[in-house]
Amino acid sequence: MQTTEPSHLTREKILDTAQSLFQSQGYSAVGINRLCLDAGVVKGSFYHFFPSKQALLSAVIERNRSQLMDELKSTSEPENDGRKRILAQLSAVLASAEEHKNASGCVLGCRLGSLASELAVSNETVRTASTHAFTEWQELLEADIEAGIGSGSITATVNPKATAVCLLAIIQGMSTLGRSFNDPVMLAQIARIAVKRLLPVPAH
Amino acid sequence: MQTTEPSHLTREKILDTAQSLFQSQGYSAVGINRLCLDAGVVKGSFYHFFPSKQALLSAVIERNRSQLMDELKSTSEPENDGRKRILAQLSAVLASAEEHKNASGCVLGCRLGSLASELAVSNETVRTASTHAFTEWQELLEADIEAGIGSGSITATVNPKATAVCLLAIIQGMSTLGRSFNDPVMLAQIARIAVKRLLPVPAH
DNA sequence: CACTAAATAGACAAACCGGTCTATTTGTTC
DNA sequence: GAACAAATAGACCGGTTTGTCTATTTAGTG
Repeated sequence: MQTTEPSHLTREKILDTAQSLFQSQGYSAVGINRLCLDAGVVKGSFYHFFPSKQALLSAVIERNRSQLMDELKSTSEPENDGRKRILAQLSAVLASAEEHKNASGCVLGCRLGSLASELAVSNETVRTASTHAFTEWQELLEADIEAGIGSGSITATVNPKATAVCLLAIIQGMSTLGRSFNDPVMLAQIARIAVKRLLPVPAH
Repeated sequence: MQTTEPSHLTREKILDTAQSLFQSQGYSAVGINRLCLDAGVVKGSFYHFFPSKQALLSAVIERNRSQLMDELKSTSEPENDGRKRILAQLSAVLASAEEHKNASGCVLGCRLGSLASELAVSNETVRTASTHAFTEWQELLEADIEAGIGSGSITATVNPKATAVCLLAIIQGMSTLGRSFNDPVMLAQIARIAVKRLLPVPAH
């Protein structure tokens, strides 16, 4: 009980590697052999921890979801206003894009969106998990919009739910365009317009 | 000269099938054998018309681009106002989502976006081609916004270029969320907010 | 130390991958 | 019909795919 089991370090390495490879190359393009090689793990170990590649995928998606929610909440938590919390979330998205660009030369886009776009149509399990994660995200945005309206930083004429969904769509669009154009500056431009138009400050 | 060469019908069948399979299952998940089987074509014929799977991919992307641009232009051409042209384009996007949902049970999303999201990071050829297509689309939107401003149907305070990119991001986000949520109604909601906020009518 | 379960190791298998190759059929032109 | 190119046909190839299997090592517990 006093230490984290060292055996599970292998499992974590597999998950880390899979998370990274799936996001940059996609699920179908990554083989188990390649994955094990990159993770420094042997095939016997992989199939000891995961019954199948599909099971690994589900674990990766759940990990993506929980990590992303933690990050979004932790970056927006310090802000006391709903509007500022959303700005902080968008800044985190942009910072992540720039970080990947600097580290690997490529904007990688959204962890959830990339896999969802590739697999949701042909894999109902992935589709359901992705939808669940997106819904959680949307509810976070919606709560922040409502709080922003309450505190007077967002015009009361905006519909919180519809606006949250629209914001989520913009973020996912930024992911797709980011992967293609590979240009963080373009993403910042999109985010700027989105905030300006979707979250107008009240006239006074 | 008097008839279209019947030989090229095979090539067209291959392209049609590939276009459909790539959009629903992704590029990596579709094998040549499966493709030939679905197209009713034998492997010798496939490699007679296409030197490789990658070459087929390039042809499919170019086809996606040109078909999409034709559709967007033809649906917006009858409208004489820039704002109405964009509304017509969004209606076409929504109609396409509903049509796929009714026909196959699945919202398939954007032809360009799905492949771009899957492959742009790991395939520079695809990335360049996708970027080219997206840029063309963005310029179309930008021209319509400028026309709308000129004719007074869109407030002059909007930045045509930035707004066009933002609109494109929303459409791509609709694609990703559409594939995941599989709900055309949600997409319509997003489009409604996007138009309302990004393309405001001038106060008078 | 003895016993047991977890983890590691990697050879192996059947199916499938993209792609090649040789034949044969089809269509066109003289 | 002869000659030639385009298209079709599918057997075949080496490599890779996901997943299995047995054996061995490691770690924990009495």
